[in-house]
Formats: sequence, structure tokens, C-alpha cells
Amino acid sequence: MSALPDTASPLYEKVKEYILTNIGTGKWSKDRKLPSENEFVAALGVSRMTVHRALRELTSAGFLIRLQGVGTFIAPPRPQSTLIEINNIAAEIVARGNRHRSEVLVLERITPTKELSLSFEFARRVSLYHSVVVNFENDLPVQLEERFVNPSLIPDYDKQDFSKTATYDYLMQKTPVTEVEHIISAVPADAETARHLAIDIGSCCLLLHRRTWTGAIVATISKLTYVGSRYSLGSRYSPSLRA
Amino acid sequence: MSALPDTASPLYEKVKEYILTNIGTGKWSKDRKLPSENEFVAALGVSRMTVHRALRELTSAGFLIRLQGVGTFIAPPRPQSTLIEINNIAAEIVARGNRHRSEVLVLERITPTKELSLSFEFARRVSLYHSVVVNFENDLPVQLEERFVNPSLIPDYDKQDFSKTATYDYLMQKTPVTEVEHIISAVPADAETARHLAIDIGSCCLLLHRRTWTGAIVATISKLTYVGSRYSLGSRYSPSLRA
DNA sequence: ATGCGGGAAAAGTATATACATGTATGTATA
DNA sequence: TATACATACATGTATATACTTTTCCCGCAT
Repeated sequence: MSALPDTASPLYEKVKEYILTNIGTGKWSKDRKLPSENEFVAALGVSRMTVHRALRELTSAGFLIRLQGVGTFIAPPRPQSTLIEINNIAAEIVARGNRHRSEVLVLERITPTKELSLSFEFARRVSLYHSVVVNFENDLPVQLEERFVNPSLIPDYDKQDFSKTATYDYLMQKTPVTEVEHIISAVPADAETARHLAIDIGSCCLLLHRRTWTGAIVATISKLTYVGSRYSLGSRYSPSLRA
Repeated sequence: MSALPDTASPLYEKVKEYILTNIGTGKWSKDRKLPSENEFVAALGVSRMTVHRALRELTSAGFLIRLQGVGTFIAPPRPQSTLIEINNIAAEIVARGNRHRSEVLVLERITPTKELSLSFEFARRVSLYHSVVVNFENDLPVQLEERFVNPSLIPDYDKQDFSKTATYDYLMQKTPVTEVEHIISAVPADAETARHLAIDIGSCCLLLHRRTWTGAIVATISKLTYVGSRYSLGSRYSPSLRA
């Protein structure tokens, strides 16, 4: 008798589906209040806790907004942002069925410049790991990757053979990333970059700056330069998948 | 007496914090089983439902993996991807405290080329809306935005005054986006682009291709060209915020 | 040794109940 | 009229309990 779908899923999932359907068909107008938890209980014949769970999950998925003491409302269409995904370049190349190879140009411990030390949010000048690696797709250089690493978080960074393990894989494995900052821009290649990537000086490159944090500590700062004519960043994703 | 933090947050949040802390400090080795729900109940003095909620939320946030009948495990470090956010350019410019202005160059209904029709996954050739807009930051052109819009989803696209309402805002408001595809690359400016953006032919530009879907239907296809020297895409975000 | 069966253990779901907390509203009082 | 208080109602949290579903493992019989 209840209006719930009769799929073979848990009750709270049916309630979620029921609510989403009624939002989608416009049965509940976008600016008025949804039924209260107790009204759902009466209408659907399930317990309040089950309704509550359904509503809570739809809220955390961004479909609803709930105000304690007031009621439940339909969330405004979508956040004004969309996302693109940045993948591990080695994995991407292999996924395309091509050969990946990398060449380590530099792997050393350095004393940072004042500016770099600032980017790491260091009070004192602490020494850092510094690596420069070129990534090849079918023996064609596609990316130059310069990275500075906080040795307090990744103490044995320089012990790795990065021509075998991808630096990205290694870092992701060693320390959990709690925050990421990205800046993407397009720049002409300077002399050194052009030499490493075997392109003309001034050709368009995609420049990706990345900082990662572990807790409150800056873990890595990277500068990834992609050859514009040979590489692009791509992704496809569903905004509402964050259930 | 319990080992839970004494912050002023709900119990299940304290349990989550407690678990995350113990994962972070390596108290629980990465490949062994975490305590069972009942063991948590005994150790922390809270009910099983509370423990269950904490564990469930940490699981949906990607920190844990749970197997019915087996146990709870620490999830492998992170998915091999990080995200960058692409915001509405008008909002971004205003957020920086600068003036935003846009100029509509083209707003028409066209019959698409065969290739474009294919990108829309159309069987027959259906006419499309086509718009070209230049966005200015403090009277300096920073982005050229060419867009094709499916009229079956947004029938009155051409009735808008896009020098007032941002196209992106308008689209987001009209139709829910269920899927997005992005491709970012770096290209030299061609003659026409250079003219519209007031830059030299061949200067570096950031090129962003975007397709959006509403359900199974392609809603929009956009080509956004940013002046490399004047604009970059940036974001900062917490991978674990998807709770 | 192999395979089968049953029990123990683990997570998953559902409910009833109680209390906590925040919000709006109406009524009585100054 | 305006303020204060009481009340009703909404969501939020916490617990006890019961049952389900899945997996693992051990012991027994073949």
C-alpha cells in the first residue's frame, strides 16, 4: 500500500528513491517545505529513524537542506563549480596503452630559497628534497616534473628509484593527503624546459602548480609542465555521485 | 575514562575523530583489521549504533573499507586522482574584487556541422544555439567562451541578455547537470581568438573543452579560451571532505 | 585429503524510545 | 504596544534490542 518502490534494496534506500523521484517530477515545489519526518512516518509506514537516515544521506549528498526546528527544503540546483580530475601521469599513459618511461634528472637535498621556505610555511630554513623528472610517452617527453618534498614527512624520499616507481605513487603511498591546492596556467616554454622536453622555446605548455598538505603541514610542492601539443588533462565525472 | 576527545561535538563525531587519530598515528597497522563494532562498544562505552554510524560515515568518506561478515580495514591511501575545481568566471572575477563585464559577439541558431552533431550524439541534424561571449576583468579581455546549446533542454537560450546574466549561471539554473566532461590543454592563439582577446597570434592560451549532460542527453558543449598570461585556474580542496 | 555442515562472528538493517536542541508562534504580562 | 514566557513542532542524537546477511573456520564424515 505504501508508495515506496518495490526494488530489492534496503528500506532507507527506497525512501531516498521515493523522495528523489518526487523532487524530480516537481511534485514538491522547489521553495516549499518537504513533509516532516513524522509525516513521512505516517505516509510511508516506516520508522522515524529510517526516514531520518534517508533524509540525512540526501542532505549530505547535496540534494536537501535541513534546518533544525524548521524543516527540510530542496537544495538550490548545484554548487557553482564543477571539477576536473588530475590523474597520475604514469597510470594515464599506461591506460592509453602506451609505454611510460621516466628519467631522473635531479634528486638531491637542498637548502631552500627564502621564498620556497615561505611556501612551505616554515619558520626556520629546513633542508628539502628536490627532484626533477621527465616523463616519456613512447619515448616522446610529455611532462617535466619538478618537486620539493618535506623530509619530516617523507624521510627516505631520496632512497627511491624513481625511474621505476612513479614519484606520485610513492608519495600517495607514504603519507595521506588531506588537502590539495592546484593552479593551472598556460605559459611559453623557457630555454631549459624546452631542452628537457625537446620542444621549441616559447611553445605552449600547460603548467600545473600543486601543493599538498598532511594535516597542517605542507608535504609537497610540485611544478608539472606538460607539452601543450602532446598532452591534455581530461576527465568525466558525475557531480551528484558524492552520495 | 574513555579515550574519546572531549570536544563539544556529538558522540559519533568523537568516535570518528578517535578512529582517524589512531589511523594517522599508525597505531593500527595498515593491513590488519580494525576492532569490531562490539570491541569499540566495550572499549569506548558507547552504543553499537553510535559506533556503527561513525564507521559508516568514515567508510563513505573513503577512509575505511568494510566487509560484511569479515571486518573493517583501513582503505588504501587515496584514489590516484585529485581534483581541481572550475568556477564560474564571472563569480571568480567579482570574488577577487575586480570588475566583470561581458560582450556578446554571437547569439544565433545554427545547423550544426556533421562533426558537431556527432558530439551531441544526435541521430538527425537538429539545429542548435550558438553563442560567443568575451569576458573582461577590469576591461581587459581574459576569456573567450564559445558554446553550443541543446534547444530541447534550454528552449529560450537566445532570449537572454548575456551581458547581464552570466551564461554559466543561466545554464546551471535551467537544467540540472548530471555529468561533466573536461579537457584542458595549452594552445597558441589563432588569428580570430587573438583579435577577440587582444593578444598576439601564437601567445599561449589555456583551452578548456567542456561537455555537460542532463541524464543521457548532451546539454551543452563549450570551448573556453583563457589568456595564459592573464588567467589561471586554481583551487584548493580537501579530498576527505566528502563525508 | 576432501568436502560438507554448522556455529561463531562480523557488518547491515529496522524499530521503539527517550531526550536534546533549535525555531516559530501565540498568549499573558508589564 | 512590546517584551517575556510557555508551548508546539521540527530536526538531531543516543541507546537498547532484534533480526538479517555474509563470511570464516573448525570439526566431522566420507
